Amino acid sequence: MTATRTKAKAQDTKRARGSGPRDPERTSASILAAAVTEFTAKGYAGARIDAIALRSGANKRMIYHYFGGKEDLFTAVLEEAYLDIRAAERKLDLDKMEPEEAIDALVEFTWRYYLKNPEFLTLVNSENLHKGRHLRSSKVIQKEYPRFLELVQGIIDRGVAKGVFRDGISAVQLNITIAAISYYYLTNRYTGSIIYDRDLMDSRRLEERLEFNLQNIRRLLYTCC
Amino acid sequence: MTATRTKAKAQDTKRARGSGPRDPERTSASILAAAVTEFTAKGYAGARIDAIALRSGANKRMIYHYFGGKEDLFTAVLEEAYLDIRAAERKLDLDKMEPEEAIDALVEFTWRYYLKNPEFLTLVNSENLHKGRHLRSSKVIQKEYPRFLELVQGIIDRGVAKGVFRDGISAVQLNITIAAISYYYLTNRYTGSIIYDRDLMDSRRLEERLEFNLQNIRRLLYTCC
Amino acid sequence: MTATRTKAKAQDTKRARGSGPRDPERTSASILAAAVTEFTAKGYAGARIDAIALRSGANKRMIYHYFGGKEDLFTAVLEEAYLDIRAAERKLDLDKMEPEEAIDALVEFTWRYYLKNPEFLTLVNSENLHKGRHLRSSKVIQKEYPRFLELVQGIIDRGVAKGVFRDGISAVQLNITIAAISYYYLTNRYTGSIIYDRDLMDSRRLEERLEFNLQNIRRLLYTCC
Amino acid sequence: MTATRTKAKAQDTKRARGSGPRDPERTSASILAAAVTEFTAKGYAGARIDAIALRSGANKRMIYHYFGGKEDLFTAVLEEAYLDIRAAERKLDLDKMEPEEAIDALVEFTWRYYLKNPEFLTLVNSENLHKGRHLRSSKVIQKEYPRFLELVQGIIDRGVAKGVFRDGISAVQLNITIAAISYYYLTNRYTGSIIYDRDLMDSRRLEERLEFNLQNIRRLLYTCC
DNA sequence: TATGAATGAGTGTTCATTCAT
DNA sequence: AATGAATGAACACTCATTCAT
Repeated sequence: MTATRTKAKAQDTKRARGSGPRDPERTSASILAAAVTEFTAKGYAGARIDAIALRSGANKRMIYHYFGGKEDLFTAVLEEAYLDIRAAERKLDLDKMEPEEAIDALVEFTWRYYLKNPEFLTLVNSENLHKGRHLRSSKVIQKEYPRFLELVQGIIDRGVAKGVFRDGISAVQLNITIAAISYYYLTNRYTGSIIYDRDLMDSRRLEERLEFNLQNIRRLLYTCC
Repeated sequence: MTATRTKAKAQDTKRARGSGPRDPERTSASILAAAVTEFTAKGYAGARIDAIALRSGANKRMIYHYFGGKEDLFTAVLEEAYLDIRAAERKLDLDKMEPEEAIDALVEFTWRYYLKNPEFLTLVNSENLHKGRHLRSSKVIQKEYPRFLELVQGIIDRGVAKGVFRDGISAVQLNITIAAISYYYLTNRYTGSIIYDRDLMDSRRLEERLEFNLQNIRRLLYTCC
Repeated sequence: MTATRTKAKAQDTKRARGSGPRDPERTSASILAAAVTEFTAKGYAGARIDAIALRSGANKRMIYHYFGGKEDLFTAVLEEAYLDIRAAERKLDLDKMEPEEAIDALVEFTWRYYLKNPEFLTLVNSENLHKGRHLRSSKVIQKEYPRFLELVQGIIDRGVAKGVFRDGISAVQLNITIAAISYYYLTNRYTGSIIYDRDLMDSRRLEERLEFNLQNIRRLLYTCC
Repeated sequence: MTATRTKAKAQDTKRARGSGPRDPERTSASILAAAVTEFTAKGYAGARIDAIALRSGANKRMIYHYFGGKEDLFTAVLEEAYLDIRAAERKLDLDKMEPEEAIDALVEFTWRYYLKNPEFLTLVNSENLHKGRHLRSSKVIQKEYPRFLELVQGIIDRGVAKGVFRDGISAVQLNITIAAISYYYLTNRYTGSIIYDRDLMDSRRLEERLEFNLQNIRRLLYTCC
């Protein structure tokens, strides 16, 4: 057998395997997706580069090629997570709603997004365990978030002007509170279910919690009750 | 030589040696303390048994002697953390206060305890990353917490009877909310400070947040505003 | 409470526990028995001092007190095993039997002893893995065994004189052969059962093997067939 | 540069480096060879992965890469040992010999193979200490050995047909006996030399034993004596 | 671009043995 | 005589990363 034939056959074999060699975008996207799953399931320290390589179907070396290393890969994952939730939020067009409606929509969105994307919560937890080291180095994030704060402040201002919201509520405090009452319930689902001796993830309880949160934020904001 | 003298001498020897060989209680306590620090700083997966041994001054082998292994050590740390916060809570004697006062005290206690004992937050986060595996195996915890829930329910009931609290607020929802609004702010201090572009741990902001939380819970509970 | 009373009470407690403190013979015997089991099950390297201490009920320190260390304990175990089989053999009174009868008895005894005391086989295997290091240091053994060889030689000589045994068979070769055909079958029971795809330890097969061995040795020794 | 030249150059590089990085086959072969030596010298429990890595010249990590772990490595070693002896046996072409000649050849082969490859004996001993755990999981072995049994049975049958062998001798019993009388002598060389107070490995004694074994098996099989 | 072999520092864990009482 | 705490060296195994092709 000649060398040429050998090589041709080798390439056929590769193509036949199917996991898309020579397709940079697909490779790096699949690595990122696998990384999200792994970092979410195990945390930063518990995550294994080998596991990510295996799950993504890509060669381990590719992770270093595209992302640099474990730390940079985590940064990329985190960045994506923070941008994804913002992108979803923006689709709500909160600035086009009435203030009462907008707040309800934000509370409900937060709850449902956390519920459907629990990896966001885990990644944020991991990042705080590492003292925000990765997020601090991300410039994209630091440009994106002030805009969000302005949006919420806008809603409050319109509500105050309309006479339905109390004055003096800070957008930061409000926002932290809206996140907190959903985040804590969901991120501590396991210890919570043990401590309170009930399945916090039961679908009826989940709806109840959303309702409770909506009322909580309304009572906090509204001028009359 | 009398038995009394023997014992006295033995104790002197122990004290003279400092961190004490042949003092099981002290050894295991120092391991536990070092474990709290390490698990808190690095999470479960990131924590190193070697580091715990080094910090505790004990021989690494002693960790296995007294606790069995990394997993069991984490369980012990977690158990202690959950019992400690309950012990501190009980000292408040909430059941002897007026309901309004008791709720305020609980909110303030929660905030200040989390602030002074941030390891509690980190440990809870870690445990939830591991799906509550360790807490589930702890019977002490599962006996302790129902009592706490009854206490809070008692406060609510007394407030409702007195006509100051609204009816229909569940102790579980209230409790989760009280924890959430403190927990989230503090556990996400790093990402929060980046996202909101301000130092969330500034002492004035901390006091502001406590005040905000108190008002939040009052508005949630009180019949009139 | 006085010191005297304290001490008295402590001793009561010990006695109540029952595993015989202050009874040197019982302690060392129970250690030896536990050691036989452990060394047999795991081999020398695989055996654990902790396991022996646990099984014997004695304190780990006692093993060092009575036997010196792991190596010396193994020597003691081995010595006992070699003396036990000799003691059992002596009870047969082979020198009082007719030569044909004596040989049959020796073959059957060897087979049944190995079958009932498989630890002997394992210990011998272990000792050979260690190149006879422990046995070489035992003087008791080296005094005991020449006598045994003389016994077998005596049987052969009587058989030759009687005209029933062939001349020129060495006691050593005969003895090794008698041991070999039982030993190999039993010590390799596991690999043998796999290789030959049948349960070598089935009771019928065991009896068959004994019969085969008896015939084998007879054909080897007897003048006529 | 042509493919042929590239390949040639690559091979040169490999050869130049000696024990060869980037040569999977050579690496795994050298690990296996080192493992045979270590497991033979120390038994399974006594063998050290570090020692195998050191001796093989490979990185310790490679052992896990190629074989999985200590247990799987032992299985590989054992499998190889069992296949090697069969391969050597097959070269004898026993089925082309006269039955008397074939049996003699098998006895002599067994003796000389055990003598030249003592690691086979030790490995089999180790495996039996572990109750055949590794061998049982090997399908190659379980397919290979029935064929060997048929071969021996064929020899017996031909001998019986020819009128030179007695009828009713089972291939399994014969085979076990042939192995036993060589195996026991050699595997227990150390304790044997002590017990019988002579060097069993002396070259004259070795030849004597082979002669004795040949006669033993002949007397067992032959119709006349 | 892509691959799989290779690495060295380290990871939790276990060991036989000794110390202090 | 007896105990249980203490030790340090070693154990099997794993890690993120780099090399050679």
